Amino acid sequence: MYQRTVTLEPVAPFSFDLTAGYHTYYQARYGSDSLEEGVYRRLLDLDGNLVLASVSSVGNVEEPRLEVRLQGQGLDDESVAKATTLVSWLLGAEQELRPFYDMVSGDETMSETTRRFHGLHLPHTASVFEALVLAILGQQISTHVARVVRTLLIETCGPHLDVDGVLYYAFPRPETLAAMPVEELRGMKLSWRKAEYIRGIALASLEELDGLESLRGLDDQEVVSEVTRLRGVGNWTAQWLLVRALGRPDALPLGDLALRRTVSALYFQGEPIDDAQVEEFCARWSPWRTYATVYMFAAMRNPMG
DNA sequence: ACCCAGGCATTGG
DNA sequence: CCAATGCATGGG
Repeated sequence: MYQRTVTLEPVAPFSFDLTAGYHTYYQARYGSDSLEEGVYRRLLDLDGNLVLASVSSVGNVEEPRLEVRLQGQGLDDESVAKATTLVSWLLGAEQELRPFYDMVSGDETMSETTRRFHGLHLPHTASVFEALVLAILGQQISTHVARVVRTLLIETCGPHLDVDGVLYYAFPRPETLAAMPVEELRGMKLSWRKAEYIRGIALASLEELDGLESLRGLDDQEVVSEVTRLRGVGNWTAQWLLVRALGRPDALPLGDLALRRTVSALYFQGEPIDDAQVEEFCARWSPWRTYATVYMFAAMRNPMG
């Protein structure tokens, strides 16, 4: 087992605790991600080479600096470079929050939220495949149930590495899920339909050389129309894919029950609203609707108390 | 025992 | 073309 340490300098403002915590839903551990005692850990799957990244903050929100410790078997310069790029992506380190903060400065409700969550960057998934599977898994079920299913999937099917006596898991590989009988996926508390959808996504991502990763070259509209051709992927899932896997700043997950309730609670005095009203209202935040959505969710998950 | 949860595809009018 | 329905399972 080799070890290397590199540093990252995210774009300020950057709150390490808020951003890393978003990955784990502010718990100690969630599937492949953990955040314990100020250290964010994630097992990276670099084309089959498993490397544990342990990230901690050695700066502050306005002068952010991250120390990244990498541990694994094959740590040559090339894999260190890949790992560094991936960790930066996972934490959304390159995002510029200022334009969004400036845009909402006249909106007292949103400004209060951007002050409370100052420096929250939007974390990303490691792959398109991961974002799609997680989104499908979470369709129409409570976040609590999704947590159970997600943990089961990752700890049953994900590649793992033992570091100092602790097992760390990476997200399952497409080939693993593609080769798995649907009954076995069913055993992980997925419905038959979701099990089939996930199998289909796994097969699709193995299809060509880059599979689903080639979506990165398309614009938002093209991504949505391409990806919704997959069974189990509607607009909601496609929009969250734009947010989570592709880092697009102007996605809006219409159809999201929590989004309707959140916009309603913050801007319509709790009066029930439909998707058309959400879309019309959220137009004010274009081209930063992704940020607006995530900050509103942050506010609702973590109400002032 | 109900009913709902950060959707989607299918079916029936 | 729109409305209704089933889906798995843990909480309230």
